[in-house]
Amino acid sequence: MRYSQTIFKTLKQAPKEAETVNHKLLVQAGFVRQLMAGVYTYLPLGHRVLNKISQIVREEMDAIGSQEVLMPMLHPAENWKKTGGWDSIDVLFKLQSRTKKDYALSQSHEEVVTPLAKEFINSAKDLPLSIYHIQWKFRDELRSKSGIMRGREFLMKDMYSWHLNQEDFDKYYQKAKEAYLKVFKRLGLVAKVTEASGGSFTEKVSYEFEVLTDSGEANIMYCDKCDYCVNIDDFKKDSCPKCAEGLLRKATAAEVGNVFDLGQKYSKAFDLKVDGVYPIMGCYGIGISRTMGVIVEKFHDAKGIVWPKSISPFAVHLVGLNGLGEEVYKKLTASDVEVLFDDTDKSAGEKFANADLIGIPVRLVVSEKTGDKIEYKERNSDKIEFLDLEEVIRRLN
RNA sequence: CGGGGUGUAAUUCAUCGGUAGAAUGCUCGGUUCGGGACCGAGAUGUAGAGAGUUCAAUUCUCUCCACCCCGACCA
Repeated sequence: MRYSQTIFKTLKQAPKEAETVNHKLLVQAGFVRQLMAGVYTYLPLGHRVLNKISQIVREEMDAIGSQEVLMPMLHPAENWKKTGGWDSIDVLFKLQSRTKKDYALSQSHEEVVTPLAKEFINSAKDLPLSIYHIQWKFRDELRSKSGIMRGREFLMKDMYSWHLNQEDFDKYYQKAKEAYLKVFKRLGLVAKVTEASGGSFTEKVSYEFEVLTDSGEANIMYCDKCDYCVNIDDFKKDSCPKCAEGLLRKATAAEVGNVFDLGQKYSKAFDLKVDGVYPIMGCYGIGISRTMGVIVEKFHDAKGIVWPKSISPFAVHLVGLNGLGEEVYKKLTASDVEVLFDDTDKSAGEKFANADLIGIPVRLVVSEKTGDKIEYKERNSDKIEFLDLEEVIRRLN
């Protein structure tokens, strides 16, 4: 992608209303623009990051046998009335058509996926079944905050599964938890599996995937000896119940994912039955857009963002000086390397500052000084090397 | 929804009871080109909205709106 032909621009100063790091940097570096409180446009760079995160999530969900679909954002009110959500969920956005029919925006998709699954689950042979999609969610939060970390509209992967009995459910639940840990690991994050209440969703314990960060909203306690972690808004405990010798430490964290045992609540609401038995259902969410915000919170320095390689919008940021770089850009592109090419006539200093701000993991420079070599520098290092094009391509593949 | 803060150009800000300013950005021309370089020229505004006071309001008063922060909320 050519810098000069793309609709993003970096700002010398972040907008003054931005206080949270992810808000500041994502706007300043040209990844997002705010439309209103809690609602953002993702510009080409930001959109690419969302797609990268989505793709990793997609691969891991596919790997545990879930099938990807795409369900609507606009829902008929009756589905929500059937489960009681229409009256009990205060964050549900409701709207009315010209003909005075009531609709809801997708706060979540249990109300849509359960009737869908009912059509495909006709016998015990059809179980277990797992379906997921990546779709926008709408929640009428009283107060949006922290940039893209708590929006009223946000991108989420939500998966749903149905099982003949509790044992089978528990097996898949465990598998899903492991898949989640793989996802977060690939995103460069350390997510703690955290015990929490299931809200009004379920009376059972649910698990949240929490990433330690001051900009998060969750208050957790984690054990310094084992992997035990609990949401202290939900529970009151003072010693580690898992390993006994560990001390519980307080921390703030951001919830990037969660898994729930929904029991038979939705199966019953929509009369989804197999041989007279209501299947056990689970739901599993990952906040794609929030995770993007959390990654910026975790990976930045005084100069800008430092994207993990796995979700960087581009593999390399090619800086052309003295009008050079065109040939290298074409060759890299032909070798399937994702390149952001700064082909503008801005000063060298401004180009470098932009490269640091945008945070692509590898910066390449082609100038009079580099001759027939290419300068190679990683965003999180000061080491500068001069390499042949072949060596550059080899490193990037 | 309670409390606090802020609304003037794309961004950051100044100004002031007498009808709009700077820096950055943008456009054009030129010099540059290794850390936001320089010279010259130019375009850019319903001063958040409405009402009131006044000869005159961006400025004072009131109401509303928007955004940010704290809290509540976040099945």
